[in-house]
Amino acid sequence: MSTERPGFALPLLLLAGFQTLVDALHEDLAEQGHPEARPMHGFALQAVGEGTTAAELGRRLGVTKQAAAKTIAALGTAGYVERAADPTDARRVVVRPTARGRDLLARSAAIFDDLRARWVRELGEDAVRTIEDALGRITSGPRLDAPSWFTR
Amino acid sequence: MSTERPGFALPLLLLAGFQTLVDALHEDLAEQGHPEARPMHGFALQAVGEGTTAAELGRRLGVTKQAAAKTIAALGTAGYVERAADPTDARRVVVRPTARGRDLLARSAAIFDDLRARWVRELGEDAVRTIEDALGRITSGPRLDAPSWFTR
DNA sequence: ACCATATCGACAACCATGTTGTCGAGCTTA
DNA sequence: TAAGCTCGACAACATGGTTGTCGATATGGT
Repeated sequence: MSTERPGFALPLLLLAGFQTLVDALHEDLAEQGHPEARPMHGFALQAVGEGTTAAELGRRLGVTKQAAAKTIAALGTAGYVERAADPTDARRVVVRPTARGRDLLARSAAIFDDLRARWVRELGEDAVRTIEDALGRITSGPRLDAPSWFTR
Repeated sequence: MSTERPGFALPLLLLAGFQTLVDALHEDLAEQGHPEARPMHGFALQAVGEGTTAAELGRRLGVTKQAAAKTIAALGTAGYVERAADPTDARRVVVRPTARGRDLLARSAAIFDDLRARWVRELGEDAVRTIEDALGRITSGPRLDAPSWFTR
């Protein structure tokens, strides 16, 4: 048999891999003019997309609209989003990324591409593809509700 | 070139894999007499080991001793640990897992082994080993300070 | 055209988990 | 023995989540 490998290592390794990537991301982001960006910012900003409302953002992140509203407030304080009234619906307040917010997202994407390339250099394209394919098959797609997930 | 695969998928897949495993763990734990166990409990209990103090637990988890003390209080309320005075050092209060706490850890280990076996059936032993080996090489070992890590 | 219903954003109260800072009590060592 | 470190406790606060409530605004059925 091959009972050698204990199962509990798997989740720890996956989490460590995630943490390693996000740590590296924010290290690079800090050097590129975003020293105060935090993991949550990226997630939420990604979910904001080209413009949303608090209620819709809440649905995307899997949290209540009140929680989303607080997140938006934090994102606004950090200068990553701005709010504007919706002319077609007086109830809605649309949240859009600022130029700085779009810069954060663009740099994040570039850094993640670079990080993947580093993994390919260290592990080989095959190993990285294996990881991506295997996790893609097992997890039925990535979820965006990460920040809140842990204390659940 | 092979720029096809965007780098941002990697962290999301790793996180999704972690979440999938932990979700499955707690689904099974709930059926085995631990319905109120939460991810944090397992992490902290693992860090408690055979007996520790709040300050030491804080160091292991990478949080302040105050935060560790609150965690211990929660773990105690859930019935997973008990506190006892240390006869050799009147300052210290030793925290030990209860029988129920040890049961939680034993079941968790067994469930994780089972989950790994399921992954092997779905993905093949090679893919799982590749994931473990690759992440082990890149991450320089799993970290135990997961619960607090996100909001940092 | 109107009214019932649903949705939006805001506010309040609360919980959980972390943080600093402070404190008295108890070890340890110079 | 006195200085200094460590332990656990307490208070005050920040953050990010929750429910519950509310007034204002759309929307759809009669």
